[in-house]
Amino acid sequence: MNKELNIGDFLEDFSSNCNLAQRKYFKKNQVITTYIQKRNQVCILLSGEADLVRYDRNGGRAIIEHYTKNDMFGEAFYSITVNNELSVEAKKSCEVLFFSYDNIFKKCKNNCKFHEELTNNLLKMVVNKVTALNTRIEVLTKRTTREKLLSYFSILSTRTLSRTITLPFSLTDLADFLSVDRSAMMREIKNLKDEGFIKKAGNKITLVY
Amino acid sequence: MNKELNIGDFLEDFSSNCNLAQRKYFKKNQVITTYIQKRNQVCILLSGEADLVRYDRNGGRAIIEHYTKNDMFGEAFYSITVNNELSVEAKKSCEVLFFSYDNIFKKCKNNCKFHEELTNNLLKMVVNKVTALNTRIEVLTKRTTREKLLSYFSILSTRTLSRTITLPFSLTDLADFLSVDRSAMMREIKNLKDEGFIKKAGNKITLVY
DNA sequence: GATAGTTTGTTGCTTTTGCAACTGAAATAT
DNA sequence: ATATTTCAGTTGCAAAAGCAACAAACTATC
Repeated sequence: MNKELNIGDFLEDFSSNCNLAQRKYFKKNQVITTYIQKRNQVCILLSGEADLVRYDRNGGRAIIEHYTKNDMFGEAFYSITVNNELSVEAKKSCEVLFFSYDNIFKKCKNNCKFHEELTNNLLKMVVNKVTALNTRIEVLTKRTTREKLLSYFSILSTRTLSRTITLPFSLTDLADFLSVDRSAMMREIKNLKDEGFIKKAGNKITLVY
Repeated sequence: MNKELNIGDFLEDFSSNCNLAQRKYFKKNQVITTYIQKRNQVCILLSGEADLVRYDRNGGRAIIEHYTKNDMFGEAFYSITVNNELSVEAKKSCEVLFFSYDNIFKKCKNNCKFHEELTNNLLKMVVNKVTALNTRIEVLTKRTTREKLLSYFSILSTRTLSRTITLPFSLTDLADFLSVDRSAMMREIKNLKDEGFIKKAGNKITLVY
């Protein structure tokens, strides 16, 4: 969200010669990482799509974040609580760069361009992450399912400069992302349609007014 | 949350000779700042307590964040949406440092120690902010008022290493922070008491088990 | 120490949400 | 090509949450 165009461009140039980072590949549904305190891992998604997912003991699932190209994640940004397990799951084939937060400011052997650029861009990337999280909180603090839906749709709409948006999720996942019951959400989407607030065709939603 | 002890220590030494920052004082209930896109303001709370508050058009209020000493805030971390107004309100007497995100990497005339330290610590501070926001999301993604309460209490409890916690909020504000109806929350607190999960004395809560 | 304003605690009623279960459609795997 | 799994769409019913309103307790403030 609010990703500046030039941020992450340097990742394109990453030429595998950084000895403090490693690149790995994942297929759909594979677990990219599980959050374990103290490893201080930082990951960057070079390509593909992935979700940060929480499972609580009663089997409930919540999608905490949804990642696309150049997004950053990892336990370095989390203070883990005991009550649940967090993991990042590939939703499509993914290419992921791993390194430790502790290594970020070290010089790597080859003095590689990538590592240098990373250090330079890290603050911008983290600030972007903060705005993304704030947007997420914006949606979650809405009290009703209706408000959550509308606020989420309108954020996507302003971001893409279009009244018609394509959901980046299945509806099942959207419910977990908004932290509401799926059937209740479906009901509310139906109401919004019937009352003429939105139009829906597959995973495309059009905001009407 | 997860604030490392040494972070922000450098703020103590701030000797007003940084020509790119300014310090201001606020009394309880005064508005410290209102978020307006493009000013790119960054603020650090030197002392006191403040809340980031959102009012939506229907009069609803949500407390988005609660700030204490050395916390950082400002519109630089927000991509503002049209639908609501965000402002930071002093809950006690506050001392606040203002500067623009654009100035952070400039050298100031006096080459002041503070400014240099700020640049050095900024990443750490922003990463801390990310973990704080993640903790907040952790709570907000809980579906029921009961779960939100328990998860919030347990986070405070692990943070202070004590089963008895002191709420940093009035109960009215806590409801706005958890994004639930106050009376429903009171009812749920009562249930938790009656069922023996918690004990409550004023704004002190003890987790039982 | 009287008074105005805020916070806490409570309750009846209504609306919303969650849960469980099931169907048909679509996608994926074999 | 067919079987299997996932996803979308619905519904009835029960539980939870929101709303409104009020009294009591607590805090400034004059």
